[in-house]
Amino acid sequence: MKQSGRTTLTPGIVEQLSLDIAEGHIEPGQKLSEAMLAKRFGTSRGPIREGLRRLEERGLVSFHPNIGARVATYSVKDYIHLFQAREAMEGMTAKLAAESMSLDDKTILRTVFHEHEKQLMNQPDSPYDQDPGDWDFHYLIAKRCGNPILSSLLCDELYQRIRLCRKQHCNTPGRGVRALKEHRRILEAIEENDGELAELMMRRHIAAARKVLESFLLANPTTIK
Amino acid sequence: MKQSGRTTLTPGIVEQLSLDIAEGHIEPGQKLSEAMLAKRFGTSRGPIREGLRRLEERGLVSFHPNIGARVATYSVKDYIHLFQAREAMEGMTAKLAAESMSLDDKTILRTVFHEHEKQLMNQPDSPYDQDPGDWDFHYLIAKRCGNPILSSLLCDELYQRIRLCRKQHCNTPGRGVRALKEHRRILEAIEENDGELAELMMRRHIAAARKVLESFLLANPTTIK
DNA sequence: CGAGGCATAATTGTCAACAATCTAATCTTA
DNA sequence: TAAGATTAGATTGTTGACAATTATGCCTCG
Repeated sequence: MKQSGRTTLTPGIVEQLSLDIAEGHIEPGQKLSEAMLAKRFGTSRGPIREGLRRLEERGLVSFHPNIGARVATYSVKDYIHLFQAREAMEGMTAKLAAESMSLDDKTILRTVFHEHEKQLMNQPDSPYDQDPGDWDFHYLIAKRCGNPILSSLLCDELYQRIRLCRKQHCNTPGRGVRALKEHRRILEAIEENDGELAELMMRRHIAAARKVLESFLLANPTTIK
Repeated sequence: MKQSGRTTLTPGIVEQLSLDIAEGHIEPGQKLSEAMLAKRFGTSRGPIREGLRRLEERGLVSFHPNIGARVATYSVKDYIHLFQAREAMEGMTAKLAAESMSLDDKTILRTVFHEHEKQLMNQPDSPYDQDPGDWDFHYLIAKRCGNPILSSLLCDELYQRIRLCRKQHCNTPGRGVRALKEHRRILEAIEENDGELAELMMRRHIAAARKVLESFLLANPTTIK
């Protein structure tokens, strides 16, 4: 595939592969053969390698010299550590959102919340890794908090890694209705421009999820798919 | 340069370039010619490009199609945003450090603090970007907080970007003795295993630095070097 | 003298080939 | 038969070459 206009091949490869990995179309730990990927994307190995290097930096791929790239795998400890980082960063995004998010975005956030509510009414005990409503809520706050540095760190890096963990350590329990109630409090705090409360609620929300995770994962040491 | 043993070229290039950029041997915004870098490292352009892609993902380099790579530049707003992210993440590292850092590391932390103290006695008004004592304190806490995810995000990504900002928007004022006093409180909280207090103190410390930065940068709109 | 256009040079994006390393299948031998 | 060595195949790491694009210098023209 030759060069076309002002675009370049690598960004597209990164985006597509990142999606495939986060959505689970490629399993954690799976080998990523450069020749295979080159064939799939219709390019040579050069742009593929550049893309893999970027994904390596995002923590989605790991390189081993002379052996090649694999989809990253995370230990149970790493999973917990990701949640600790999330707690700190998302607490801040909730605070910023409350303090400076546009009214339009806050309206959208409420819509997302109601979608989550409806979805939960229909199937109240959906497992954690099939709960897009919960996910959309957090994603929107992170994306529109007004701090692009935090948005990028969370949306491009942390979230994808956590999705990887969920695929790997499957059957992680969701928190269903309790999570929704906590979302309501966060939403209200954001709507009332109460940054301090929004941060506190978000941190409690994520800390609670982390604790459920901890007890579950320690009870079931290796639920590796 | 051919392949030698189990190592590969890219990691060394990344490490060296990252250092050069963070330490200011290469100016923000400067062009990074692939041919020049290849000559300098004694390799072909392949490994250079792979390294640049990784640095791009770290926010130290920006690519422009058909034009090439430059050392990243950050706006004043980005500088503030980096401090907001830092506040959230370093607050958490201080908390974790207080709760689970080894005694040996806490001893080292006290030594680093005293070094900072001595350094400040000798030259009390060193500018912000020539204040390694302050820096070492934060770096050690981040590195040894026990959460490798946070350590890596802070040490490999955020800190380097902030150093870039300091080079670009120079003459940022330091906070001298006041910063040291706040460090003492953080240190004491960590030594007493008081995670909650350590986090609070660290957040105030960084928020205070951010506010000084805000008023200074808004007063001197473009102090671009 | 300055603005705009053209040709040339330099640089980037991509590719295909080569050398080094790893993988596996087969063969040998105890 | 099982363990180890050996060899052929496949994959990675690196390189140099070529096409596309951009930057530079020169020239023309107003």
